[in-house]
Amino acid sequence: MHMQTLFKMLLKNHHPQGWWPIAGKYHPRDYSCPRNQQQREEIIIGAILTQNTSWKNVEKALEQLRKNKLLSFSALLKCPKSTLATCIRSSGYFNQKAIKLKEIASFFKRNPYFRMLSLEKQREKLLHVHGIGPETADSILLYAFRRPIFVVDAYTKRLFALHGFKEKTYDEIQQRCMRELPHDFKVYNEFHALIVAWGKTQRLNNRKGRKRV
DNA sequence: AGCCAGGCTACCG
DNA sequence: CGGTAGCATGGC
Repeated sequence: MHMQTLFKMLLKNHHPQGWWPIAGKYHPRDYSCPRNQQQREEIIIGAILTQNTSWKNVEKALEQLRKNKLLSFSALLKCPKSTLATCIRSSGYFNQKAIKLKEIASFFKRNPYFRMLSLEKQREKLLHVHGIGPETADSILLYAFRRPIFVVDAYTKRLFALHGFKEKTYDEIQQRCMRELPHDFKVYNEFHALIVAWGKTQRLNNRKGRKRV
């Protein structure tokens, strides 16, 4: 099956998702976010907090950060690690994530001209930051910087396997998606978000259908 | 009561 | 290279 077909099937079964959520709000068909540096930082912080964690738990952590005026890189850098860990408790792995948040904040402080770099260079530099792997790096590039790069996650791998595609690894799947879809950040934005929407319903269905004693 | 979430690092064979 | 323990909370 062609990737376009898969995309259209997802669009038929789900509404446009309006990623990345800002302050808990989705904005379907509006791809103009982030509108400012503060929103960009919120996206990046969320991208780290959501590593192997449900978005519900991340939202609570983001609210705590917002309430404590910690939802920005400059504030994160000044904040004691233990305070930070307490705020993001609900997102799990809070000690690790407290370190990661400080790492990424420090990275962007040391790289004020990040936006001027080529996409390849940006990705390479992000991957060298402790706590930033391929999915988080690509999420940051796609959703915080509107760069045309496709994000692969656990759901994407499941979807590919389900359709019998031969691509297995992160890079293989990413390359195929980018080869077969327009090189447009809006397309990659919606496609990834739709796959997550699909993945969530998939999980719900599995639960309902599960045999219980 | 488990299993799992919008992963990553470190370490193993 | 591929595989996996550890990290940790909260929803269902």
